[in-house]
Amino acid sequence: MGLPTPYDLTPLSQSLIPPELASAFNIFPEPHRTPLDVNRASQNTLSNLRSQLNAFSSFNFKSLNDTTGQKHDTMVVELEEEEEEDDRTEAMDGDGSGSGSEARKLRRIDSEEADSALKTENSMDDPSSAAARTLKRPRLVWTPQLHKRFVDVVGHLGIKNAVPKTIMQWMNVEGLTRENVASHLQKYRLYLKRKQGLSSEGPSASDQLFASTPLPQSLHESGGGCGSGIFGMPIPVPYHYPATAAGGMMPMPAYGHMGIQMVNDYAHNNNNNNNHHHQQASMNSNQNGYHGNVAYGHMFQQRELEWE
DNA sequence: AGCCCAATAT
DNA sequence: GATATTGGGC
Repeated sequence: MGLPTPYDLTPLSQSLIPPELASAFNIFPEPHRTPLDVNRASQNTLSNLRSQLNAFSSFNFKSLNDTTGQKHDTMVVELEEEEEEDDRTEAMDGDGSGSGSEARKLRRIDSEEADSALKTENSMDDPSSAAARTLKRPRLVWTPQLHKRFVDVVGHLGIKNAVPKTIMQWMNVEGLTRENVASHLQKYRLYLKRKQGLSSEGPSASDQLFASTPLPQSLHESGGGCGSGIFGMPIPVPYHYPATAAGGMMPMPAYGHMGIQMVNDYAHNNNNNNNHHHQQASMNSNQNGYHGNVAYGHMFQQRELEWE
């Protein structure tokens, strides 16, 4: 009680120096924290607080924990054995329950709350940090906003520097992985190759995704110092991953309204679009949730997306 | 370690 | 169809 909610806190991914300054001195954005990292940090804080306060009372901190993020807590705890098969069989089991061998797993589900309440005392830092890396993330959806950011970064790093890791760092999007970028970059390169190779052709209807985003004029190769080409354009302000999208509308900071959109599970309430002129929202989703995979190709026709 | 690319999986 | 994963070469 009296502690700020997660929404009141300055995001850990928040840059502490102006982007332009960072750019001028060639300072890369900090490695981003995933929601799980944040969660771990808060768990640590709570543990410390508890050990200090325990001397005075037997206050129940569980409720505090629960406000942080239900789903994530669950997943952190659940991760101890990183077996994919388990999850599947769990899900498949459904009502069957005939196989007695699943008892162990059921126990784990039932005692989740108890676990999260108890686990915090002895260091649960290890499992959760492992979770942040091991846990299978939901599919990344390359929204026009994200793609724009991607293109901008690629365009302003030289050809030389436009590699997955660097791009990822400069995009500074919470939860974005090198693999995400690598995959997208691969497709993007194919698109570029196709486009410049067959310049006589009309716009090939296939890749509407990239077709609309303006190409970075000349991929000049800002040499090693990288001190040259980078001025004049806006540099990453961190995107925010909608960590608790499942919980409802989150109050969003002025520039924080463009997180990664995930296709399933717990991220679906961020229908944050400026694109009112598309029927996208009505086709594949109900009031506030996406169902399964959604075709986003047509969204890439949108232009004029800002950094903020 | 990380990049690249094609093939393939989900 | 969009994205993820894998595997081999570098």
